[in-house]
Amino acid sequence: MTQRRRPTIHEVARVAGVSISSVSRALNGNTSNADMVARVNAAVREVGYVPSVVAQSLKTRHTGQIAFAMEDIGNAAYLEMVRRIQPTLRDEGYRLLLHSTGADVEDELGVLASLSQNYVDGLILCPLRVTDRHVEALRQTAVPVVVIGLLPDDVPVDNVRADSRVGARLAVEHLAEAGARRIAFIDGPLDTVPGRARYDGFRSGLAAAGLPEDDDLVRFTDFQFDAGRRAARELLTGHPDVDAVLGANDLIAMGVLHALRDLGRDVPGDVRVVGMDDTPLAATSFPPLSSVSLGSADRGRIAAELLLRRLDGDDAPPERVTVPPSLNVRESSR
Amino acid sequence: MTQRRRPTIHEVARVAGVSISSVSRALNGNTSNADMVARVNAAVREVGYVPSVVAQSLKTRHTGQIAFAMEDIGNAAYLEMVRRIQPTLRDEGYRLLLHSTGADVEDELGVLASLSQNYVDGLILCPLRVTDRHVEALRQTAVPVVVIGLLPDDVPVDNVRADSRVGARLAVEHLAEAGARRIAFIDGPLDTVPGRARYDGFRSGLAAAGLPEDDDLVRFTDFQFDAGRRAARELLTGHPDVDAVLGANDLIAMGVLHALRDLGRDVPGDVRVVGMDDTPLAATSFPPLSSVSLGSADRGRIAAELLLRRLDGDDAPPERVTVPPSLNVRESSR
DNA sequence: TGAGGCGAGGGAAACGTTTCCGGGATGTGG
DNA sequence: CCACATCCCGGAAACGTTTCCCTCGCCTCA
Repeated sequence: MTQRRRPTIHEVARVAGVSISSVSRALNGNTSNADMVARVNAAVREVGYVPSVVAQSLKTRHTGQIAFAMEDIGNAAYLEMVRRIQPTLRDEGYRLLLHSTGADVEDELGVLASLSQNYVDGLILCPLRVTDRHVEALRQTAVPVVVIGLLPDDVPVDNVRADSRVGARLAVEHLAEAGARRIAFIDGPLDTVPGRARYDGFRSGLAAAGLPEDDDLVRFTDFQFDAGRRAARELLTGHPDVDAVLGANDLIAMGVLHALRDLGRDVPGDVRVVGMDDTPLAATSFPPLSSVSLGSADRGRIAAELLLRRLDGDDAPPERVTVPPSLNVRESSR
Repeated sequence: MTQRRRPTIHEVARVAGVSISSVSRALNGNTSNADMVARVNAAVREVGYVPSVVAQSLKTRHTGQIAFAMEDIGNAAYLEMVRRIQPTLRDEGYRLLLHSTGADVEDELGVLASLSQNYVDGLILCPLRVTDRHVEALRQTAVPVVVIGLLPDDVPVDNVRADSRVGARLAVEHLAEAGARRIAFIDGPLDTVPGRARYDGFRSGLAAAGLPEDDDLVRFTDFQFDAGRRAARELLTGHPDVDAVLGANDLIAMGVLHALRDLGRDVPGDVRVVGMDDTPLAATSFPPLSSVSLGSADRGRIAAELLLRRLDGDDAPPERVTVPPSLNVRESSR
């Protein structure tokens, strides 16, 4: 392998016998002389020229990169988003930079501050919590940002929301309709945006169904399988009259299914179970898990599209898009 | 918000009353004068200076970016890798660029050709198939590459392997030991690297256990839940004497579990099931799925570490690291 | 046939850094 | 007290593009 340096536009110009400006024009379609274009292309092939994106970026002031920052790519909801965001961006010639913040608020703010000032043309952000400092940072970003998740109304930033409040409510209403009277809820941390919204939705669902609230039937834990399993086991042991459980995400709901099986209760015969996020887990569990789809894939796609529009120069006022939730009923609640 | 351009190093120099070279030196720790450093830092804060990574990259010839290219980030094995790769790289100051090729060989080659010549300092690649053109491209990359997956021995590139052949064999031996005599195998496409290796391992496992080969008990399909379910249903209907099934990954194995349930067969009583990859799915399924861990997370971490070493200037001959598989026995085969 | 207009292409500046080089100040030893 | 080495810092070049500006040649029209 040759250790030679990559050929530059100067090399191409020399071989083609033209000036570097002409090469640049020919390559960027800013020339009408077909002969010139042909000569340049021939020279490009001859020397194996590949433009330096870095130099281009320096000159043109955009990098062709977009960052997606979230807590943990391991989370199925974020994963669904990435799967849609990446192709959407790629089709428009953008590369995707991935940044997991690991639930570290400082890191998240650091991303906002430094990412946005550098090496990306735009940013899609999924903050788990939104503090005043987030809002402040969002007001000052140097590049367009789209936030996926709940954002105060006065923050001038494009915002794609899932209505997990309505989602939780849908689930509760569905369970009540199916005959459940003692509905338990296993939530994530109450101080997270989704944890809070889902709890509110749960309560409003109870109210809508005319069922009493009972704090004993609610647990706040983590959005994880083991946490859900433990909490469910404890709750169901203490309250054997529970006839339905809503898990704040599919992992928790899977934990609930396992706890029920450990306790010898039949699903959905004795207890109905519904999860949230409608991840691939839901369809493959046993019994297949009813789950509230919050449209993660759609949110990802929409966020990417919004961002692309901004990058295209659209300076309309910030948009708020809410993706409506939908309930996917499977056997676990039928 | 001000529409002013970002301050440059010149701005800082002007405010601090020094030259731009001094600013650069102070910021990069190449000066011993504490007073100078203090003045520069003060000026940096005053004008809100953030260095332009693009300009730095142009000058220093490295970008601080590393790309990870795989077929589909939705695949749990790749996901595990990303989860380890990203923090490992971030801790060393590198950003992660994500590229899903979508099983498109052309695109994969395109990544190799263009990514490697541009905007990344290194590349971690998970090719699903390895063609001659891959090998050719790998020989010519401009930056260090680490390949996760099987690679011909003569390709001079760092390589991290899972021994999925031995992994499949482990599973078969385990099943045979548990008493299985008619072991079926549902594989992915035979013309993929993992599909091939797992098939070979399956056969060598049979041989090791002294069991006859029976092509009727092998199916080649996709690495997906539905494909696994369909193939399993068809196979098990035609061969009710099958007493164990190996799925080439956890998704397939989950499909097998569902097919068995549909057919009213008990797991593990009537039929034992083992999957591969040991994804989070396995632990949450019912019954919990025995699965062969191919060390995805470890492979990701090791690949990242190898790459970092190369970027650090290590020019030892290419390394081949094989991560040994291990079987995680759960209830589905107990 | 000559003047004016137009288009194509070359020269050079600029993007924002890092780093080489050289000059002046400072310190040290004879 | 002078010569020489040392250290700091400023000037300027360079990284590889894009693009502005200007010149030159050609074509058209009077």
